[in-house]
Amino acid sequence: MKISREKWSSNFSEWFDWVISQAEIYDYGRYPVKGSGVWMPYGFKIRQNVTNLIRKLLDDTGHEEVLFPLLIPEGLLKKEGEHIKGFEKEVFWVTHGGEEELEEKFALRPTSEVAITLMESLWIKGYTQLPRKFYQIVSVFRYETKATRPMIRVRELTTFKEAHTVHETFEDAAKQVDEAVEIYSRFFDILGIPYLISRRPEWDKFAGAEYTIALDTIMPDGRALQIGTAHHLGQHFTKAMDYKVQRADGSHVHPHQTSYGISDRVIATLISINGDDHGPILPPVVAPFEAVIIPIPGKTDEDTEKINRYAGEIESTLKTNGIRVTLDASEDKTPGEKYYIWELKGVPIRIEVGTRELNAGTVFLKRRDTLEGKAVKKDDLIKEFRNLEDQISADLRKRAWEQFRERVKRFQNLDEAKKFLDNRGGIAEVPWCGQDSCGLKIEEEVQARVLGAPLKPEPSGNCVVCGKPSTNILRIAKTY
RNA sequence: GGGGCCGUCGUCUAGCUUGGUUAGGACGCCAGGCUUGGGCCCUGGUAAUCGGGGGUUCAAAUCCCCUCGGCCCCA
Repeated sequence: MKISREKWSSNFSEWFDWVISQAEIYDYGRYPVKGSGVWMPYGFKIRQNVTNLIRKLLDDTGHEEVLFPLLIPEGLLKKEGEHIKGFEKEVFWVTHGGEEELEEKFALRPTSEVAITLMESLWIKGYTQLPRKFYQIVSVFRYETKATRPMIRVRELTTFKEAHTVHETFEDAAKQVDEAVEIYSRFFDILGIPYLISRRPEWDKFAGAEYTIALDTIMPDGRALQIGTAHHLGQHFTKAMDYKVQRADGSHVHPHQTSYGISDRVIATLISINGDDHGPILPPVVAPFEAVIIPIPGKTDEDTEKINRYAGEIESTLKTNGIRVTLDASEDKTPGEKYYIWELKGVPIRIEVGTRELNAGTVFLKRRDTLEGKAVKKDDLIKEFRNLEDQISADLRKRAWEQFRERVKRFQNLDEAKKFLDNRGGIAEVPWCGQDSCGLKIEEEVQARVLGAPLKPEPSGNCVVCGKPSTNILRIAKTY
């Protein structure tokens, strides 16, 4: 039995809304604040497994977790001119305390560069203290005026994992941006989420950055989704706030900074990339339950009781070995009904135990992705389980990358690229001379967004706008 | 930024065009029974001041205005 991907691919938006609500992941649109969603217990566990993973990756590379205040005074936020210009229209302001109007209003942080820079200037005075890498996992707020969407475009980003670093030189900071991209690549590789790394065009870089590197993936409907960004901030913030450190030669300089972040969108992607018409398929590393055990009742109460006891043994064997597992022993649902429920929740492995398994001393393992099953001896359970998990993870990753590569296509002229994008084909790549004016022209002509260019230039043919020899390619996509 | 669609039990919805019903159904939930290798079936019960505010009217879920929220398309 192969599960179709009809709903998943042709009506993704509906599929996604259906999954997050029916699988009890995220309740959106019912809490009475526009653009806000509620993480429900099951969704929270996915989120927690994801944050634990990124925490480990950041901790292991010398990042230190901190927690800054949610409120940023107006004066501080406005210190860096370019930065605030980029955000101004999206800031939520706290203007009152009780009845009284505040003397200085507070912003709900849209991101934390200025706040962190201020404290860094107090903590870090000399080059011997550099580099320093901080991160925090917090809510940030953006007053989105466009249509909001669950998890993908929200006003409160509830799981913003933002890192901020300080360095002595431009080169050190540039290296840090490279490390950030590496960390994120590793993160998405572990999750089996495919991506492209692009240098964002000048006109679309982070407000107050030298340059921005971004990771984009493609959702089932063919739109590109930004899932991670890393910015070289240069001395923009340290100069604006006149923050200097002393170098070895005694001179005082404005240090260089970087910042990089990933949001709730990771989880949206995680749910979407490996979906089918029965729901999502969660990779075992972050699935709240790696397996669900479903007992199949026997002919008599006595048989059923034996089967339940057997199922309980299987459960404790798995738990003892550190496997996250749940036993669905509820008697009010038929096994078939349970299959549907747990498939909708994306549990990667289902374990069925009934009369057959009890008598043979086996358990029946069934993969969520292919619905292929096999009976394994109880004694071999752990070994077989681990193997199967590895196989599923590898297959999911492989399939995701295959479908991703099929959706990244190169074109030599704009008309074909436009046709591809209009049909929600994915990401188009076209030769480009390197000039901003030609890039902007492309956005206008194809009515899509320029994602940027590969870090390692891939010249091929002539610029699709001006016809001059290309210096690189430019990636274009319909975006969220 | 521009255009369109929508809001009725927990959920999905009928009713709105043409104002007057006890606001109907399905799913869920609760109680019980029967089943159980892919959402089974039966009985009974629960539940909506019709998103909010104002107006028109003898009478508003229904017509008008404002507002809040959701969805889609275009820039």
